[in-house]
Amino acid sequence: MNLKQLSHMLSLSQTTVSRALNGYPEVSEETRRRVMDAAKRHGYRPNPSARRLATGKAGMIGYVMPTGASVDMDPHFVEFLSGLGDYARSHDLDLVLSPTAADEEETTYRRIVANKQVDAVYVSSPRPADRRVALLEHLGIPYIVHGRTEGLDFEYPFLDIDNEAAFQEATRLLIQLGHTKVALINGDDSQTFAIHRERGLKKALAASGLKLPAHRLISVAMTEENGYRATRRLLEHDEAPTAIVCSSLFMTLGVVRAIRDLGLSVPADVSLIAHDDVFPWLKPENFSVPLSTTRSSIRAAGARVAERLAARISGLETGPRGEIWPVDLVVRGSIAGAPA
Amino acid sequence: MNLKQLSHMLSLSQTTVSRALNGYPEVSEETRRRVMDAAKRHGYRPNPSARRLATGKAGMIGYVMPTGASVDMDPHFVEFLSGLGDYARSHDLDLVLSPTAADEEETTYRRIVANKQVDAVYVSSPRPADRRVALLEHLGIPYIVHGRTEGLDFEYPFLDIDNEAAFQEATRLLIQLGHTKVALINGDDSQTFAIHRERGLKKALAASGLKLPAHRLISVAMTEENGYRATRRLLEHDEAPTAIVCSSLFMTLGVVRAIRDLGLSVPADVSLIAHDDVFPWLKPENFSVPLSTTRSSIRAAGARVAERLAARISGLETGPRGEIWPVDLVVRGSIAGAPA
DNA sequence: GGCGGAAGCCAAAGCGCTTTGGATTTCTTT
DNA sequence: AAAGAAATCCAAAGCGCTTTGGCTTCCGCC
Repeated sequence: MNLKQLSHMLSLSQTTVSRALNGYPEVSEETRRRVMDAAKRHGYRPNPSARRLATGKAGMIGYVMPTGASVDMDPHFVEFLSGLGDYARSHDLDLVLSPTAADEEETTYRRIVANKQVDAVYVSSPRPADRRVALLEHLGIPYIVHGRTEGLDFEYPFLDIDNEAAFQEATRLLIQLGHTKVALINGDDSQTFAIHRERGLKKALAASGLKLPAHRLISVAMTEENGYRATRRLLEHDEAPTAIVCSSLFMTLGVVRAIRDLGLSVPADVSLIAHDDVFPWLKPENFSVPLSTTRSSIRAAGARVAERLAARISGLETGPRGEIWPVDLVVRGSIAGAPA
Repeated sequence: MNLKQLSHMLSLSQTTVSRALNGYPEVSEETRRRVMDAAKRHGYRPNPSARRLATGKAGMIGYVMPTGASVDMDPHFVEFLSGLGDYARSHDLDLVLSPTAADEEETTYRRIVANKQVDAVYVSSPRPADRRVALLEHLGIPYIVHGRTEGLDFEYPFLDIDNEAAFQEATRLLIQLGHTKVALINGDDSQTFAIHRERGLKKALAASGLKLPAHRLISVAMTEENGYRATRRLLEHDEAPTAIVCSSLFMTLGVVRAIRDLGLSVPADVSLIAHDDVFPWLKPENFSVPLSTTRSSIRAAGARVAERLAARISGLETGPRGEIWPVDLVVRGSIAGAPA
């Protein structure tokens, strides 16, 4: 069933039918009713390719997905996607993933914009002075950054959580508990979120006249294995920390394993706070010692990004609007006063 | 830069340029060379919407993604996607995710097919007599099922791993080690893979005259928490198993925690074999006791599905071709002879 | 030398939609 | 009752590509 058939069936022109369907005012309410009715009854759906060709609107939001042997997509992505999908579904938006070699991201962005394949895109895992953001700004397509970049000479729209405050808060709590040697096991520090977290932690330390020596800061990809290694390294050092803040629940699995392997225990020997993105399949309260966390649902962020993207597509949202979500600090059994 | 401009610039008709670019024979080699050259030099890329409108080919592969509060997408998906993306990238295929309410999947499939939004789709997490498969067969769009369904009255193309053999093998090994009380912590048994695994395990048991009593079989969503609960239930039973086979590494995290909580140990009290889909961020060798596993890379499966989908799109692969991958059985420290 | 057939190229017709620029009808207004 | 305004509706022109159905050339051959 296409427009032509439908309009013929209604003895109306394609113009009128199209207008009726798209809510243009030049058509009487009665006609509109009739048209919409018939459309629904016959399950008419405008052909997206044709519509896109005519309007340039795609009804899709895009994501340029780096792939390749060396690129590990992490489980965060799928949670984010769930949220995005939740919203997108209710607004008839599809999602296009454009797989790209890491060194061809720019080309891909240019392509999908030039071809009008998508109406908007989102950018994840931004780095400082992220070139993708500059490019998108330049290309003029609606976009939102999930996270933040830094050091760009213009404002941009983003959604981020307050990583700095979260880790500052967490660290402050540890300090109040008497910890002076706090370590940070962070994600890859080429990413802004990691930088922010480090900053927050350092601020809290500094506020109490404490420092974060290099050997107490580890920045690595967030895997269980890396968490394990990092922790061993930390705890086998002369100046071992009595508290660890960890950027990911996955890493924390490794952290806990290392602590146990070393014959130590949580929180008696080491206090632990981790960041929790809220996965249904791995919960901090279910760790052998329930984990204190800074918590923020990455899924909710996905939904919100979709919502804002939709708003931008339809022109409801414009300009460089930044949104920073506060992060919960959830206290559970994994923290205690510093050992004497 | 569009076809018109390019052809004008070459003083050729759009027809000829189009043909030259698409490898049709009615154009001299010299002209073709010239055209291709100019196209490359000016970075000409045919507009996909237009091409799609004209040909009906989309250059995309689709996935209907169930979403909603109650739907938990799991980390397997992202690994599979990575693999798919790896291949898709090298063949200029994009990926469309169509988010759908669980009860509207059929509508969505019909829509994307009717609109020719995608050239092919893949189906994941199939259940027995899966209606989606029947629908796709009926609609006549190229597709591949990742996994298997059962009880359909026609053949269909799929890629699956040999879950039955894998779990049979694993169980046989446990039996050889003297275990007679083997338990299975399985995924949701509405899905075929879970059924196959159960079948494999039962076969191995039966071959030795053993049975799988109901209290030793647990089928639940594959989360850490469920793994924990299941294990407690199993081990607190009078007839507690001495060996557990577990369908997922995530669950196994919970399994190990439960065993420890109960003051038992692996493998002295309980032997453990889990299925490993090969995640970069969680490796079986890094469990406190290295885990024996049945192993098959879900990422590789993703790549292969993409490859076959591409082959189907271009007509190189046809008919109901099934592909079943053998599964490695990797022995590590988590299994030992049954306790006396 | 003329004819048949390749080889090489082109004009134009879609694909299904939106949108511009009227045309027609109906309703007000004076 | 005539004229202007408003309300409806329509024909046709794109959007950028592929593809059908020719139309020229250019050879080779009898």
